[in-house]
Amino acid sequence: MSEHVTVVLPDGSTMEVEHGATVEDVAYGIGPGLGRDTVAGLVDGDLVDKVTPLTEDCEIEIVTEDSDVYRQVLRHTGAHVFAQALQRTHPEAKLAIGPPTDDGFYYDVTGVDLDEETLAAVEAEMEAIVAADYDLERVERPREEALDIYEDNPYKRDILEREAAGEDPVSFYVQDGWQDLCEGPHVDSTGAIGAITLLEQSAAYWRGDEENDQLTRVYGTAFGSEEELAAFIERREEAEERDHRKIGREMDLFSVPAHSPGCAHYHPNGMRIRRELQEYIRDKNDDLGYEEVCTPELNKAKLWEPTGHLEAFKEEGEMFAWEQDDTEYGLKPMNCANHAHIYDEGQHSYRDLPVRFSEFGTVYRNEQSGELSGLLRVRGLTQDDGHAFIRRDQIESEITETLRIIEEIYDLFDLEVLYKLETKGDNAVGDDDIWREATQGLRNSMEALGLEYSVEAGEAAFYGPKIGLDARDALGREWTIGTVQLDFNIPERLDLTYVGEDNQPHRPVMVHRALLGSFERFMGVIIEHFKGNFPTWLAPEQVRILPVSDDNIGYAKRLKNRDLSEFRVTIEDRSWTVGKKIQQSHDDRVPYMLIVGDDEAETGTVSVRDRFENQLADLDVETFRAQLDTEVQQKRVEPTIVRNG
RNA sequence: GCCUGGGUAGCUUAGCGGUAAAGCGCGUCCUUGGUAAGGACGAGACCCCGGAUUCAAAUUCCGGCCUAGGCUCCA
Repeated sequence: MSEHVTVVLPDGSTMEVEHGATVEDVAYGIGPGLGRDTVAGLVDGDLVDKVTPLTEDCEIEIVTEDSDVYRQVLRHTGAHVFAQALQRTHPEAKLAIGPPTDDGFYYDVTGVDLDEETLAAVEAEMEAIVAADYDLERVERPREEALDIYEDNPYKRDILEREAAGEDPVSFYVQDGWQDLCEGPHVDSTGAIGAITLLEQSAAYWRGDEENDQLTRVYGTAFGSEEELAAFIERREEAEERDHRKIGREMDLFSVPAHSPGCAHYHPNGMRIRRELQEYIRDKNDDLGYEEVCTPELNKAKLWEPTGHLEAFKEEGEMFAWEQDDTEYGLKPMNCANHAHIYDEGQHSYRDLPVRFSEFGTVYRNEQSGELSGLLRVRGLTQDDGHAFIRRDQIESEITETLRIIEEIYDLFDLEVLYKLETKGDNAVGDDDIWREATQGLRNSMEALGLEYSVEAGEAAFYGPKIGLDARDALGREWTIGTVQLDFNIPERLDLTYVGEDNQPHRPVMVHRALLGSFERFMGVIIEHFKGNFPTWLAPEQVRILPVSDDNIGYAKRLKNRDLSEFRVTIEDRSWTVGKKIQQSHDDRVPYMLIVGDDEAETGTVSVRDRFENQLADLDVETFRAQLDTEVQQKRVEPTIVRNG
């Protein structure tokens, strides 16, 4: 073993340090300031304690308090603080696993009943531990000793068997005599935590497997300072403000009543938005060469037998199916079988392909009750679905054109989406050859369009590779909306064919695609995205006229019925003050308010105000109408009518 | 489906063994207002449903339904 090791720093420079020198030593070698600020290190990409000795050549990055990585370290220590507090107050509690997460940490525990009161007591104890500022010390113990310590704890023993397989000795972190098996790293002392709190709890399964023991997962978070925690809490409260369920109620868009769990009822305001979306998507489907069809929700269950879906769905209990007159019926969980039927009704030449069918298809899926969530996860949904039957040599062009339109759509809504390519998994059908070809086709299409995407290896459906578009909700959760999928399974299983140039039957490839996904989920996403401030073309109410006094209602009616008849306009004729009418219109997120009094009536103008700022413009009616028309026709997100001096 | 919360007027919530309260909204009236909440009066509640305990239950207990967050799931 050499006396020195060579470390490579992030800027590419190298440094020689003594064998066994620590991460902290390297930092001090760079500069005393950095040395003092060092809290941990990234060695060849692995997060380690600052006192970790370096025994071989490596790349190293110093982690300081300013970095996200540090926050992870701090929160990991937070998890230990919770665990110690829990065992102080409930010595019988068994610990399983307690990692940091993006937003904080959790610890899976068992052997205790935790209600709000006991958690409050634990939280108080946590604060005491932080205040006491105990040092954290890394201690190596022989493997045998660790197994002894956890004689009664199957979870820690499992960790020793798996994560720490073959390691001897194994590391513990000790604070105030309390210890936990842990790889680290951690901050120096519990006092480094400036603010710590518990957030919620839930059930979790050991190793995430429903078959395993159920544990109690307690979530918390920790920050370097109270201010950061306060900012975090504020962000959560802001997220609540944009919750689509709250806005949906406030704007009277939809409801999901107890008599149909998971099935949204669109109120008139919500239906106006949905209709605009439908018309928009119809245009896009026309552009893509789709023919609109309509297929029934009610089918014999036999329909889904040859495709293999019936078996799969029934196993999961995800299909609504029942027996009637000795025959099994079901509500369709997807539209593809029906569309394949329409394809199969006719004969198709290679010249006719692609053959494309679109449908606003309403499907029902028996999602688990605990999974339902407003419009984002529902049991009844209407997809802007479409299926294209294409030749193998058409894959790339078909996908490229579809993605081009999809990109255009998401640009229009100013929505940031994550493109994900899901590739072949273990359960795949079809030969490797076609999978490779199809996956490459999807890649080529995305690259041709310059789209950034991530690859989720092995995540594809069994029938073909898939591109999913994920959007985030107010809480940062990801939801798949649009999707483009290739399918080799259904054409095979249903024996779909077209006649080739050689006058022989050939197998088409099927493309499943949804541009918005479903109207339900897409609306949920854009409600949160726009915080209810829909672009004018989508807004249920586009203009509200506020007469200054009742004498001006006549002028308001003329505006609504004659000048602005092509828009969605209402008149606020309640006997309120102008200030109150403005307040209410802001609360209702109406894009434009027109304040009209005697002055405006005389000159044929309107005093315009938008919902975002105290923006004022006095415009003659025709100018306002023309500008509003442009904004609506172009489906603009930003208001076009601005202050005029 | 599982764990922990929650379900009280149209909405948001307070009350938590002694017969239901506030703000907003709604109705009537006064006010006719000029750019972010004018005033008065009034109507409105099987306190989620079913059982149990009690002289007495919105309140305690048991069961169910719905709902929130998370877990599992998402063809």
